[in-house]
Amino acid sequence: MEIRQLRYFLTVAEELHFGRAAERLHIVQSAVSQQLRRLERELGTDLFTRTTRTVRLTEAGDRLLPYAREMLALQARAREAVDALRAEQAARVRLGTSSGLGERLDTLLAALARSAGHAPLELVTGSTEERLAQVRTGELDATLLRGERTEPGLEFLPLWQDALRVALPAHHPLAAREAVELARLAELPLRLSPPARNPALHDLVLRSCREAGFEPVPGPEFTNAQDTLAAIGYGTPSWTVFYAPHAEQLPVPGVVFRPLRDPEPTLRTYLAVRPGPPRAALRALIDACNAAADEAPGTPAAPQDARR
Amino acid sequence: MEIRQLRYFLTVAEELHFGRAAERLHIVQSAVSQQLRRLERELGTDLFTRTTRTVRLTEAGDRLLPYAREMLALQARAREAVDALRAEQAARVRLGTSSGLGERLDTLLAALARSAGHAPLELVTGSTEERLAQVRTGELDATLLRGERTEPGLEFLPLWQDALRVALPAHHPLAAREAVELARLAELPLRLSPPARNPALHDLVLRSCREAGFEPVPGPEFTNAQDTLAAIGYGTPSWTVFYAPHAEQLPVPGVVFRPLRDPEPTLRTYLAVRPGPPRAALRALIDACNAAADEAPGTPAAPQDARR
DNA sequence: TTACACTGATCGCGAACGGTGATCAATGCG
DNA sequence: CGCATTGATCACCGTTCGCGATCAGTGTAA
Repeated sequence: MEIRQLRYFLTVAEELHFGRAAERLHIVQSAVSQQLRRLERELGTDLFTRTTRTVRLTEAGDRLLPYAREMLALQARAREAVDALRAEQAARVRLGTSSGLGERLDTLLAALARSAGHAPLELVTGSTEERLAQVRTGELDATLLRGERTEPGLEFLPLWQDALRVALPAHHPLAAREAVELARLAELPLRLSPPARNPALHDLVLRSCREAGFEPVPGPEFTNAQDTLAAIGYGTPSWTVFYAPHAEQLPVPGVVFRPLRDPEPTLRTYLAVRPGPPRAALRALIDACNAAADEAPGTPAAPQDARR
Repeated sequence: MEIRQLRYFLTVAEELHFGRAAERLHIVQSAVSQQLRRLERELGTDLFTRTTRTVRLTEAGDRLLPYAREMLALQARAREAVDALRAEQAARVRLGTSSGLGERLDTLLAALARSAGHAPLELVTGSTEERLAQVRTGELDATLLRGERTEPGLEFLPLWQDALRVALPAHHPLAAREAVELARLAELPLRLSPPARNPALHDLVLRSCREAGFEPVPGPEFTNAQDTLAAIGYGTPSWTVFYAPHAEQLPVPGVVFRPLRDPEPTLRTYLAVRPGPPRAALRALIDACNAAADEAPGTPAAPQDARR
């Protein structure tokens, strides 16, 4: 018993005429005959009594009729449900976010809210790898991403770049300075997250230190912002770095954030998307990203890929 | 979207494992993959996110799931409904009846009620032709039938034979007699139904009259028992015939029924069935017919076909 | 009663589909 | 870094599906 057969059955039951039913179904009459014969054989009962002049439902056909109707209605509703979901999803943007975006994210959301196609936005967190994989599979429309990256099959739109801030104990002598020259941190242990977690940041910090003429003293691992800040504020003196916009928003119990100098490490933020023309909702998101990059304080990024 | 695909979908959704689902469905894994791919292509959405290690429902799959469940449940119920009907029909006997059976029918019903497999009996009326056609198509299990008949593809079991009674106006001189010699009716108009309605009866009456040495005077057509009896009782004197058991049960306002003599016309009653071994319910009916033929008053018919 | 139009069943054919078994590719575990 | 597991893919074969042509039964009209 397949849905096709039930549809044919229902049509014949309504028309009581094989030829007209076939016409309504856009197939030839013999196909209707065959499918119904097959269905009847499977059920072990005739569904119609047919002469060449009259077609009539049998008792069995009469019993089957309401079920056939309901199944076809159900099938239609199932289709509608799936289609409705697709429509919802088409009008929705799913954006992967990296942590520590600070005010950047607010600016971006505000820009998107202002834009014409202000489709509902869904923010999704996850590791960089997960987010990129989800962009690739289409589960995400795009993801924000810190640092350069070469990923075949994905496109990276540069948005803005953020400086890093050093986080120091408030009571440390260097905390008194407006900005901190990197070389002055040579003796202080550095708390960094493992390279795998954020290679771009890891590389940037090490490179900058070397440029400033020293190899940093590895301190305890950077686990998460709250614990690490607490450890810096009240434990053994040490330092770490935060993205400037993130630092602006962090509570500062015993910790101060200072700009870095000589060199001033900065990391670019990208929007990773699938190649090809973006759909309307994503188009609006990209525009909002560019608008946020333009209007936000701090260093703007390289010329934008307009993707028009 | 076919039911097969929904069944596969449901199984995979339950197992979250293509291999196990295939096993449960008694097909190979690749077939499951293919059908689901086809379904997903038709719906325009993935239903599962699969890696080689994990299978997970997508949002679309989640939406489809309850519909798939319901459709399969509905399909099962449809099957049950049809099967239940077949079971009902298997335990039911549909018997075509000819009119005017009188007490014969009561005897038959009583015999059937006494029999072991007292399946519900359904009596169906209709013209002789209709009833025979229905026996042929299986719509009827059997039909009672008056008079000889040659119908290829049907079997006729002789049951009993009934004499005819002449119906006369109560005030007619012949009504005074115990029995009426046919020849005495030569001058009286005869009301008969048209030959097509009941050829056997028509032939029998004409043949008997000729045997008695006269050609009957055709009167108005026999339409139905009530009207014809009224016409005989209160209109122009005329006569007609009834089957003896029928006559026994008819009200007699102004009409009397008398046996006929020289000759005494009798008509045999048959049970028409499809050839081949009868199913249990029909078997019981045939037995009851034979029992009724044996015990009933009047002339029994020829030796029975036991059909065992 | 005969001729005819209508209608469902049947048949042969080509294309599509469904299931199988073999193989490939990726993924997570040890 | 192997290795077992697992879903996807492919070639193949039997079945199903739809088509067009034709047949056969039926009711109507001449």
